[in-house]
Amino acid sequence: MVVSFDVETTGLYPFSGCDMFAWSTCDPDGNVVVKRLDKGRRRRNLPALRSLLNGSTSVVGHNIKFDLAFAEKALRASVVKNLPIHDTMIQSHVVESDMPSRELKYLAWEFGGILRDDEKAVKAFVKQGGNYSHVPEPLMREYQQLDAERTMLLHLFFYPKIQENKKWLSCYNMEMDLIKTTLRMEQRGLQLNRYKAQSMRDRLLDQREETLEQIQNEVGERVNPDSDDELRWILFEKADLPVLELTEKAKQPKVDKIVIGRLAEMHPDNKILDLILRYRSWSGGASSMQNYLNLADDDGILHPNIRTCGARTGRESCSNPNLQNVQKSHGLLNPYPVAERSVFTPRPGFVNFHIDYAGQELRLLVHYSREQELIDAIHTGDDMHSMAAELFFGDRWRKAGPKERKVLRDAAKNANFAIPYGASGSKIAKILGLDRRTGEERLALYRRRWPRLAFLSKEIASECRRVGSIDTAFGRTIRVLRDKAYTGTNYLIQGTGAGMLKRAQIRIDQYLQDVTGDESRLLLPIHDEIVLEYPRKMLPYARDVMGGIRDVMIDFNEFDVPMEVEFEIVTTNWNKKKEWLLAA
DNA sequence: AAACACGGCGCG
DNA sequence: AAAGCGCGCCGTGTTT
Repeated sequence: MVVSFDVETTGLYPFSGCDMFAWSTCDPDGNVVVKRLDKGRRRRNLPALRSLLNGSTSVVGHNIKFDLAFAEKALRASVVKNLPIHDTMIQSHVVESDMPSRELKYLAWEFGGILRDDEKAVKAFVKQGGNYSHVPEPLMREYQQLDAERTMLLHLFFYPKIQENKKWLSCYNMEMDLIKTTLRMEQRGLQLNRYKAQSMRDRLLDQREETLEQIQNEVGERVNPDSDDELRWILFEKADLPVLELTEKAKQPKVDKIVIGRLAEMHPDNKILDLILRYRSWSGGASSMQNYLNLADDDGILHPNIRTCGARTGRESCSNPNLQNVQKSHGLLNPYPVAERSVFTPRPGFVNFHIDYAGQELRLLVHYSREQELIDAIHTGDDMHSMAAELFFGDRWRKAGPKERKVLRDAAKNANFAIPYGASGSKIAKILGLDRRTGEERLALYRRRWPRLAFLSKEIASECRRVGSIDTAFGRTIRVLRDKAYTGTNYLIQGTGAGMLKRAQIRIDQYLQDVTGDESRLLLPIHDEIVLEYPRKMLPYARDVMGGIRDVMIDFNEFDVPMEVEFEIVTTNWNKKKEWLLAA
């Protein structure tokens, strides 16, 4: 037994004041039921909602994490644990990774031929001020009925295709489990240190203002450094600096930090260049802090929206706020980094563990290359970047001291990532700091030593041209545009890495519920890393618990290379992560 | 006023 | 011939 389930709400954010006021269901025969919770109908209909979600019937939603978040809020209870769920939005991702939109109306039109114009009357009401709960009931009822029908229609269209395909089905089942785990993460949320965020914002605003004044002194008039047009005028007209690169679409002179850095090297006397970089850093940092403060709830908790199929590769994405791109304190190319991570802290009474897959991308590249020497190297723990550095630099590497070795190894590491993705000889030359001819020679050397890895991208690209798609190790099919077949390698690695972390999250969530009774919880996925909170009072048992987590994280039979994880612990803030050894 | 495109920049 | 890829958010500038 299965019904579609569509919740109507007063807004998009269940964790900041919005609530559901109605829902609709539709069974496979097209029977629709619409119920409301407003105007005195809550007492009567809440039990109906509870029994709908009691687990005896599968519910299918379009982005069902949204509906479940509101339903659990209305019921003040967790109901997902034993509820069989389906999600037509996820189904659409599994069946077709490349779609211009995932909107319910669009998909129902594209795959079911249902017209899209029914929302106009409703939107007109919302536009007059207010939200969907103010729309006249008969009109809303019609609208709800159509959305419930659309969802059921898509389910009846997509799900059989998924059931027919073993790979898709296992991928899809994992996604359904992940939705529940992800909902729990969003509900729990992450602690923001609001006091610190505020003072950081204020300091950055001051520094930004100060820098703006310095820029205006240099230029001699009022300018807006946020305007690239004005920047171009200052740099390329007024100061007559050379144009080094053009922008992608508009073919205007680029003014990004790379170009500005290069210009600054050429003209050490020019003060404006450096001031621009400073202005941008302070400005961006202040904006981030303001954004975090705006989004935190009454307790200073951030509840980001985690999209389990945010990227076409199957990676997750995060918004409101995006906690997957919080700036580190040590910028690699930015000379003025802002230590944004210092405003994130464990909840009182907790520490955070950050657990990441060690060298995930490279291990997957080696696995897919089937390059035996490198598979063996990973098994024995030999450092592949050092091996490559020796190959690239020869005697220079062997005679180098520890300091130069780090520089050479870093360069070799970059090349190790660039070559399997199809980088050219000149690109390799640039990465290694060699002239073009020598770069090409060393690339040839690399190709002779590890041909399967070096030609992996060619092999995968030709498959992509033939098939039009690539399948990850977890059964996700990713469409690859034929004229961009070279992207296939990256899609395969990124998509497979995403699958690894998805499986890990599901298993860790289950494990933590079992062994800590929900006292330790997952908080956030970051592509090859997960963040969790762990009660301080349970720290004496942390070795056991983390050992168990490691076990479930690295247990794969999909790969020829072993996987490993690394732990870091946070007791104060995310800027003070410390290595944490399992075997200590 | 709202929606969109673009460039710039942070992360993996 | 040459090319790593994937996201979200900010501010500007244009379009509707």
